[in-house]
Amino acid sequence: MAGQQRADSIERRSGVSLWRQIADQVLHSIAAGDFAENAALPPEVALAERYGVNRHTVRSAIAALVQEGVLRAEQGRGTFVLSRKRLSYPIGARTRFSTGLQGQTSERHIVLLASAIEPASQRVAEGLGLAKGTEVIRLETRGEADGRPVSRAASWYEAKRFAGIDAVMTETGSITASLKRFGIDDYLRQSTVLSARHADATDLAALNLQPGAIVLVAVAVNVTPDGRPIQFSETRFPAERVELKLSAL
Amino acid sequence: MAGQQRADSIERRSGVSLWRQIADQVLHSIAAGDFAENAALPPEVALAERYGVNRHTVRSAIAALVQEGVLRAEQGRGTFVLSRKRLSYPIGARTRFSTGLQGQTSERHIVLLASAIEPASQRVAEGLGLAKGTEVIRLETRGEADGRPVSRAASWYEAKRFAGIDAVMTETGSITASLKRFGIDDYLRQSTVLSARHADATDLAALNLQPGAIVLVAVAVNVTPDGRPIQFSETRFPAERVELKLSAL
DNA sequence: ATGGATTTGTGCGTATGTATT
DNA sequence: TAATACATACGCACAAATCCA
Repeated sequence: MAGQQRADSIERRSGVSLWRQIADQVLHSIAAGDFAENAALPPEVALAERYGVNRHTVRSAIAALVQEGVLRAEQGRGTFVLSRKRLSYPIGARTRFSTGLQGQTSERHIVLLASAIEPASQRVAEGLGLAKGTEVIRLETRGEADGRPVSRAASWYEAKRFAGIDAVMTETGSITASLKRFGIDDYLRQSTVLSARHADATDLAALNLQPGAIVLVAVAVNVTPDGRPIQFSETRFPAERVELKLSAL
Repeated sequence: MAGQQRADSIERRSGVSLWRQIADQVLHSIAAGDFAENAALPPEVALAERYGVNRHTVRSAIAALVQEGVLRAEQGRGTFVLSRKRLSYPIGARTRFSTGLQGQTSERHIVLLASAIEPASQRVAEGLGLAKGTEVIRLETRGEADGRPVSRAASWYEAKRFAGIDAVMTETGSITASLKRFGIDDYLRQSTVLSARHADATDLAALNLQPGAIVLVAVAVNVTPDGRPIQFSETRFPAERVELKLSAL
């Protein structure tokens, strides 16, 4: 953004330590493109002065980011940015995990983390057009690209119609391929609601995130071309690694 | 979500004090609908046990949320939730601020916060199909619904073609109406990229948020029906107050 | 090769904030 | 409310690595 002056501000007694706030500011600056990749950060004394804190405090922030794999510090030379670009994840009527990321990553796949049969909750039942309490299968999956987790999804299917989809999913490693086994050759995104929130403890573990990380949440209903709901899903994307690109719905 | 066990976990030495973490967890629980509106929170001793901390620590968390206007504590009765539901903001080919929120709010309008003429930055120039450095007008606006800020947008227009749009905007209070004055009867969303991040200092001020709040960021290019770019925009939505509902693009 | 400037790394004493008992 | 332990933040000083004139 042109003509934007520095608006960093550090707040004391906020419940968040100064070093953590500074670390977050630095992450934000990197994301905003203030530092080119592999470029040097301003020296510790400069950062300390900019944020109005002691150099030790800045050092704590840098140490945390080094630990998180964002920065690399070299004695006598400086501190350097290691971070990578965000993946651009397409969201459209026919988005499929593997096809959408072509060209951005060399390797991508989905792992099945868990599955269970359970009675449909209110919102799952509504999404799938079933009565509340109808048995549904829940699949918990994680999408990875170049070895990094980029999505975590819970998806629900009517248990009667898709019995054994968990085993098929393990075998094929693809939702699209699994649905084909059940006679679903094509499906469309009927509705999608997006929100964002802090990652909860399960997100942190499944997506390998640091406390305080943000997840984008997409709740979607997928239907067959003739409009029958087949899947209700809630997908969480780590906001620091993924952006969502809307295409024709 | 059915059958979901409690997964809250508190981390020590993370740079975020325990009371702040617990406050965030409570916010999260409220957002997830664990407590009905105006319902009582579990008593302090129960919360202390759930999170594995001392009751003093829980009290600090509650005090902070009372301070932030999220909870109300009454001696001898309990602690109660004050927060409201999130607005569902439609994102589609023809989304307009005022029309999309009908039925959810009784009052809504846009305020022009600032405007400026400036040379187009790289990304603005790309979005509008102009040469970098071409003069553009930037409008900074805030959307409000029922007196609460629900969006903050920066939008750019070619200065030559839309000279004086800032004054028109002040007069009409509507982007759509302002563009009509310049002969634009219809426009479409050509591309949209969504991401999420922590609110920066300017977001906190403009949207009246607490430090650590999350904003959903939508970067969009709007075009005339024949495909000419007329507007490049970056809109920030406070994630705690707004969700985005995708409709046909 | 030398010296000075710059930058990160380390040590220590003190004060304050946080959390438990 | 008080005592205790630990984390956070500061100030000062100096060491070690790097860079450049």
